[in-house]
Amino acid sequence: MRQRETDKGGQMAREITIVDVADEAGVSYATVSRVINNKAHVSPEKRERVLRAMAQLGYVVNMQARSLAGGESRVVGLLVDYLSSSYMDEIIRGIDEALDAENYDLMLYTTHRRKTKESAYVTKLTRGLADGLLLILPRNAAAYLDTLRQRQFPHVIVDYLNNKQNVPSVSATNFRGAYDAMSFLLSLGHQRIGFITGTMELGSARDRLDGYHAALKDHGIPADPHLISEGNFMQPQGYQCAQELLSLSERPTAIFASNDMMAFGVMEAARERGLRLPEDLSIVGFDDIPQASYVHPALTTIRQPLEEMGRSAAHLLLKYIAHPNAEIERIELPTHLIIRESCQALSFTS
Amino acid sequence: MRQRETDKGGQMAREITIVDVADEAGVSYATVSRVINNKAHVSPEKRERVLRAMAQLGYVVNMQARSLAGGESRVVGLLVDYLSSSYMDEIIRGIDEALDAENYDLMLYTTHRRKTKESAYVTKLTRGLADGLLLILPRNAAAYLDTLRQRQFPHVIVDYLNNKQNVPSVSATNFRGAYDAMSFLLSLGHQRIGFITGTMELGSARDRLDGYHAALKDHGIPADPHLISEGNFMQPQGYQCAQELLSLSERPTAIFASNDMMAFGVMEAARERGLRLPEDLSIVGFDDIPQASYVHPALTTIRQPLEEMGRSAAHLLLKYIAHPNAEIERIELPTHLIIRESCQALSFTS
DNA sequence: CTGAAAGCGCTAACAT
DNA sequence: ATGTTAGCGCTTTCAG
Repeated sequence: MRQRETDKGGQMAREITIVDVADEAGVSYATVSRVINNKAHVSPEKRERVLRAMAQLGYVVNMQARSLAGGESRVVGLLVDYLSSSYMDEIIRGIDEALDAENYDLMLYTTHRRKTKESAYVTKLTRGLADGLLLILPRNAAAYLDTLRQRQFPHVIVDYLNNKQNVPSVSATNFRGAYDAMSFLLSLGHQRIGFITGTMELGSARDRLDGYHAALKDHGIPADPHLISEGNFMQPQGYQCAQELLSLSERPTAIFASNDMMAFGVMEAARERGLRLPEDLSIVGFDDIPQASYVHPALTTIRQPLEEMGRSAAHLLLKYIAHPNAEIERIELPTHLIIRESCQALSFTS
Repeated sequence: MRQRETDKGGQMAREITIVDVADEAGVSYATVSRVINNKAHVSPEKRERVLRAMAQLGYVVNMQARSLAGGESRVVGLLVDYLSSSYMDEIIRGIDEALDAENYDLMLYTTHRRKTKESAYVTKLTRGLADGLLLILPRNAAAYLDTLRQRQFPHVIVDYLNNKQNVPSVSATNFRGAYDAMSFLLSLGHQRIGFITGTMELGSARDRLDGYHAALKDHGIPADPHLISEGNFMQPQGYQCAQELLSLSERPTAIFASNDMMAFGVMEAARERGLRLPEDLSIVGFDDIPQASYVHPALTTIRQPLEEMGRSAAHLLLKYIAHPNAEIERIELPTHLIIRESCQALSFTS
């Protein structure tokens, strides 16, 4: 089927190859390849002719062929569980930006449906046209991390710091962020502070919980297990957990949710109970997604430098692509407390 | 560089190819190819042997090679401007599901940064390993639609119905949905109904505006240009437009936002002005993203069958991949009015 | 039913 | 500096 006919006999337009460009420019096609890849050893004059021919013919490289032939593809894969809200958006924006600057393309793969074959999926991916792989918040990464390492395939994980594994990663200072949030609440006089965790299989969720505990301990406040409710980073769950927390006989005066989405759920629950915000309940989130400043009252939260994390991960990956044996780095970017309107000092009367 | 050495001399594990499988199974590699592609003319016994060898060696096809050699890649590309909120999520979920069922892989490309080179980008894509392309809400698609058509490359647009172009697409009944929303508001006694448009370059945004006008006209209510504010489908803009609308000397008693995110912005603006919802202002959105039911008051909105749209688009695309010359279809899926708590009949006193 | 062999478009030695 | 050539892994004729 040399001619690539479609099933009904329609003809696919023949692809313009470097051979065509070479003919047009009157040079060998190796020279065209050199020009395309910006290699040295091409006379300015011929380079010019090739460039012109390329433009004229509308030549576009065939990445499959390039990749097959052993060249770099200048694309990196991005593996995510599923696309969720602004959180991913911002990280991806950062990645995108950094990659674009270095002339790399991004391919995004969603895996959420293939829990079982993730490993095979990654294998397939790494044999594919990507030069490297970025993983955001992988759930059961353990399975394919081995594959990646074995194949010496450049990869960086974003927002996942499993302390047991030595994997290149970029994340935020989750422990510190949570600690800061708690310190703030504590400084406001709150003592009974409810905490809604994230998905506990994630390192970031665990670190935040640890930060919560540490702050409490440092302030000499005994931890009350009833004050901790297990969430999953999603708004409905935040709502549920808040209901639970707010039903406690000794109601918390503040709730610290492990991310903004759940904090929004807390707001709903509080409002539904007729609680005034922030008078009757102080709320702190985590992430600082754009919406945090839109809601009412504007959410006090711990900002994660999401975009920066993405950018940073991309740079790190590019480094590994260039130097596969570079030392494994685990970058932690600083979080910041963003004070808005959802918290208030504990008044004596309440 | 036959051996594919890394820059520091580390060796990349050699890929397992069909030749390895052939050796292991003791057959020619053409036979392995036949087995992989489920072609006829292979004895059950050899097929069995090949399958076993594949499993044993952990063979995974190299898509680049396959694609280069002219076979199908069983992957479809998905082109989006940027990843925004739950809206994309849901559509993608539907696409994902349909594709998975047919054993296709999805590759997602974000283009938002390359406004200018989109056309070249698409060309590149279509020369790549995708068998077909799905486009969600493309902004300036006109540029590459031609390329797609010229190359006879299977493609389907989701949520974009530019009436001037004959392009395969799937969308919702935007006009009808807007008309229904307005009818509902009108039936509640509202007369002065503010409207916040979407990004006007999109067909769906225009259709919703048309629906707004048509409903007004059918009810004999003269259109007031002051009541229409141009938004962009984003929450902050919804907030802005609402401020504008609510500052009108003759304030609207209801606002219909072209999507849910903007409706949330309206809620903020209203709350900030001390307006009670829905007593002082009725609000209707469009889309019915998950959050619509979380907010307070729960948002009355027009549901778009997002997931279904994605699924439908995927099926249509698969059809074009199988039959490139199949007739161009433009599917419109029905919208539905979802009544929640953000609207109230206009009382005589207000 | 099966194997041999010719490319797909490109990169990277290897010559010149 | 430039051309020649050998594959990359796979699909698909084309012969048996």
